[in-house]
Amino acid sequence: MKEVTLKQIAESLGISITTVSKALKDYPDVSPKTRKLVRQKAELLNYMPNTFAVNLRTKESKTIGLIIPEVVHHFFSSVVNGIIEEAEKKGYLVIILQSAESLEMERKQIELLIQKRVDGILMSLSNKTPNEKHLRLIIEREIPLVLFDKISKLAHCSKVIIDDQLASFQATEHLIQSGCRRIAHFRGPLMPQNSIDRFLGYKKALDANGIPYDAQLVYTCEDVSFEEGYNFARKLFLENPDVDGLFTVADLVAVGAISYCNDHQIKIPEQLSIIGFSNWFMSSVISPKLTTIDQPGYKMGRKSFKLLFKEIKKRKKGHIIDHKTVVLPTKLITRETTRTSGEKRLELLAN
Amino acid sequence: MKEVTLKQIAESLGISITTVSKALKDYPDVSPKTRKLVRQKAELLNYMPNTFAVNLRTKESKTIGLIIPEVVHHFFSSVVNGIIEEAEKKGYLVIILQSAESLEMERKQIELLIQKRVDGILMSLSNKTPNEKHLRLIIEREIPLVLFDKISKLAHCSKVIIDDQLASFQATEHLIQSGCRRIAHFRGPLMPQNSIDRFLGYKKALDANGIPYDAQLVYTCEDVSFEEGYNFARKLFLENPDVDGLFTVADLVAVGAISYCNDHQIKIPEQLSIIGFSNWFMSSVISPKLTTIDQPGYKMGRKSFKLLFKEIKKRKKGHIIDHKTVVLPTKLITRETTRTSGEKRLELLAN
DNA sequence: GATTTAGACGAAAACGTTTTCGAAATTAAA
DNA sequence: TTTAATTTCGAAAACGTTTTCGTCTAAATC
Repeated sequence: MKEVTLKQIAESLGISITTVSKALKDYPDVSPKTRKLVRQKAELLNYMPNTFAVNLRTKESKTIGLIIPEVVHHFFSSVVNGIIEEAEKKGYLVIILQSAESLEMERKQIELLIQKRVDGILMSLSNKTPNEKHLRLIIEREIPLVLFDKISKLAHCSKVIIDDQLASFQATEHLIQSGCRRIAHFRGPLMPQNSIDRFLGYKKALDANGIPYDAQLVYTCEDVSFEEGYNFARKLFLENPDVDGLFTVADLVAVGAISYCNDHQIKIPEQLSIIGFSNWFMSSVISPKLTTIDQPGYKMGRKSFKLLFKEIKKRKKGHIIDHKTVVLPTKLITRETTRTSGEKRLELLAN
Repeated sequence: MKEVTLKQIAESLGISITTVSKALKDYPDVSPKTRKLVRQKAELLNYMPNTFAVNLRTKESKTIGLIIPEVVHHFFSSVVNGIIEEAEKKGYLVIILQSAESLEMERKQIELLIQKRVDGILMSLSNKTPNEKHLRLIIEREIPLVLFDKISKLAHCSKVIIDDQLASFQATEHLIQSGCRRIAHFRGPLMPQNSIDRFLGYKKALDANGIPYDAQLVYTCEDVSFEEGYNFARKLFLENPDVDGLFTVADLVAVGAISYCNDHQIKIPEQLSIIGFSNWFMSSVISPKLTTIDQPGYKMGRKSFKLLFKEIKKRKKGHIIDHKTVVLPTKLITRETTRTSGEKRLELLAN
């Protein structure tokens, strides 16, 4: 019932541990005969190399760490899915840790991973992470690091992101092209770069289409929730009865707004067109189905790991690693909460 | 720039490695003076024990493995959340692997975790896992194992589950108590025990309340999707226009049915009362908000780890481990897709 | 026949820790 | 002062692997 080791194989074959190890790893200086013999015996005994010993000797764990704010979130779990799948292909396992949107936690998790000696780290920063100082712990140890989605632009490492500003520009422009003129925006908190960029994209789209920006039409969400969407929708109609379009920082907020409209006989998209952001699963099963921007979580996960893997390999070879920033394309998913430009054009012609 | 080891501390202090190790681990046979000295030096040099060496020496990794069918799923990601949180408290890290509902994958992941030498394994079986034979790999190695939610009753290990039958009984009875008499059931596939049990609970509730079981009112979902819910709802009204209640195997299916009703001016809950199962996040943001059974994913994750942790400790001490089965309570969440019994009673009185 | 060369193997060090056991140093008891 | 008990320390083995470097045999070359 004892563990099978190289020693056991060696003894049962009357050869040295060295030769057994070499035979199993296709070293050239072992004869085909003994190689086969060793292979057979290893198979027979169901030999499994002791990972702990291998780790110690090779100084690598074939494990990477992943820190995200929260797993229970459609976008993040999609990313996790992509990472796990890609990692497994390359023989890597992934340890997941949550920062719970706390800087203190984030730092703690980083330390945990470092002392576990993972081969690389993948991170999406918490909303409350004001700077990239704590990333130094990783970088100065030369541990490969890739940031995704919620990044810090100043951090000296590779990144995988979407172009929030461009995507929001397109979202807003979609609203404009379908005929909206008084377009509101439920923006995210002032802190993370994403919500700033989405706001900026919204503003630029208005500008590019000759629609004056009106600060009255912008509402700032604190925690990006269903309730906020619902309540801001109420406030919106109270304060701006002439509103005809709405772009929200996230699908969940849009869903809240839809719910308010459903409850108050406000017709979507005729009276109010709505577009969300992220393409949560929920967006496709709500009624009316939400038009939104698809944020490719799964792809982002896969790409992030691939990038990290390259850095791990380079580092192992002692090469210097040049940091890349990959921008993944987003996609406009038009569903039922916005009119197609065709519809609107007909409507305009009719008037 | 080299790694700080016990040796370094020992040499800089002019004492032996042994003493340094002992001082750091509070062995009684080291004097307070040297202990303090060692502590200070370790702090100063920012000493971090080499996990690889510790693993090899102690034969434990302080890591557990988790195999689930799929992370991108509200219930499972909740479980993951609970597991990670509880594990971290005890100093354990968790490696997540997905079986993608494939038996072959499941077996492969088990082998991966075994050879990674995790201290314990947490699993929710795939729907396509017909028996528990492959769990033998884990059990015969005496690796602590806890199954949760999707379990195999025959497996010789601890389990954390809910009482699917009881919960479904209560769900169906809620429909009955609110006045429904022709109650349909969109059941899950024939394979996993959960969907069988939920069907059984439905049947028993009818029986207990003197309502005849009608096989015509039961529809079997193949992949438990929104579309199936939508399409079966259509079929249901075509084939059984007198239906007044619906219990679905999962929230997603219920949401599909709701969507159909919304599209076809079928009033919920007046004309059709609906109750789902699981309490997905989505259920509370759809309109009308879905009445459902809360399946405590987060708690299940926490409890599962706690159980596993106990087994790991016992095993370490060489004690024999007695397997437990913990049944977690579910809760009826009444929202807008069912009437309260009060409402119905008034309605009945009015007639 | 002497010397090289190639082929096949193994000894041993190293990775960094934990822990046993014995030795030395100190104190207490006789 | 001697002996016994106690405290404090360290040598060394062990965990199982990888890899360097040397040795030895046999074949090839001169």
